[in-house]
Amino acid sequence: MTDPLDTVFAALADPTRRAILSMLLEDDMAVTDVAEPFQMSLAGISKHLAILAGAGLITQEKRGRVKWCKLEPDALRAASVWMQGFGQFEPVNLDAFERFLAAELPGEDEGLAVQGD
Amino acid sequence: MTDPLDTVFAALADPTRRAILSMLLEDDMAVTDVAEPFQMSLAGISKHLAILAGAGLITQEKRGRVKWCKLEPDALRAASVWMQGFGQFEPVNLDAFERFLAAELPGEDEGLAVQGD
DNA sequence: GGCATATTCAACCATCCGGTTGACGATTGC
DNA sequence: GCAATCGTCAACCGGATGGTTGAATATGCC
Repeated sequence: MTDPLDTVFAALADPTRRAILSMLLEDDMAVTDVAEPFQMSLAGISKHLAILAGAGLITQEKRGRVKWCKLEPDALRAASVWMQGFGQFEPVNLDAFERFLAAELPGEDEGLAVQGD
Repeated sequence: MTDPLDTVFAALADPTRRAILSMLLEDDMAVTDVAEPFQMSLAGISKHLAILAGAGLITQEKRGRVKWCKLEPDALRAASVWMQGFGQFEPVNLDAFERFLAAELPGEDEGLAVQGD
């Protein structure tokens, strides 16, 4: 796994990690807060965050005993360019993206296990 | 692995599979021809193609004893929309894409093992 | 100092993944 | 009919992944 695209796409292939990225869209978060909505151990989330950081999709900065996670959307640029080359997609459709978020975001108001089923 | 994004991103995470997609950009190909530039067994390539087909990134149609593989760029649309939402990337830059292809495409003129290493 | 909080480390487990080889099922062509 | 070609299936292997638990390491607070 040398190519950056490998690690980026692999990181994006997991629904938990995509959900985390969606959460970080709204604001930077501490590890514990990231983990809160998931029914998964903190260590598990910590691993996911390490993978996201390894792919450059987030950065983590420790302030005091709290480690803050910050989205790094630039890391997606290369992957996005690669993908768009195949589809000649029309210009970004943010409405479609909103719909995606609605479908993908952990239902912050109920139990949640990343995906319904 | 239920979400289509899971399978699409997972399929894209492998350099062999991305190389195959790049090859199919140019034209539809038979399985044997897809396999030719790789130093990998036909069965191995066949598995990769099955994964790409499972993600909807290609379709396969059998004509006679030859199975033709066809790129299905539409399958990337959802993933592309998802990604672009994070970056608000500037409009598609096809030049950047060409550079990517140049870097990623199997060097059809030498041995090749997906990545030079 | 001593306890609580925040996060990771280490070991472990089950499962998936990428790859191989060898046998097999279709299809074509002589 | 028979042999060659195209492609997949099945079994197997080693290594990565996603998850767990329990101990360990920092840091903050009183």
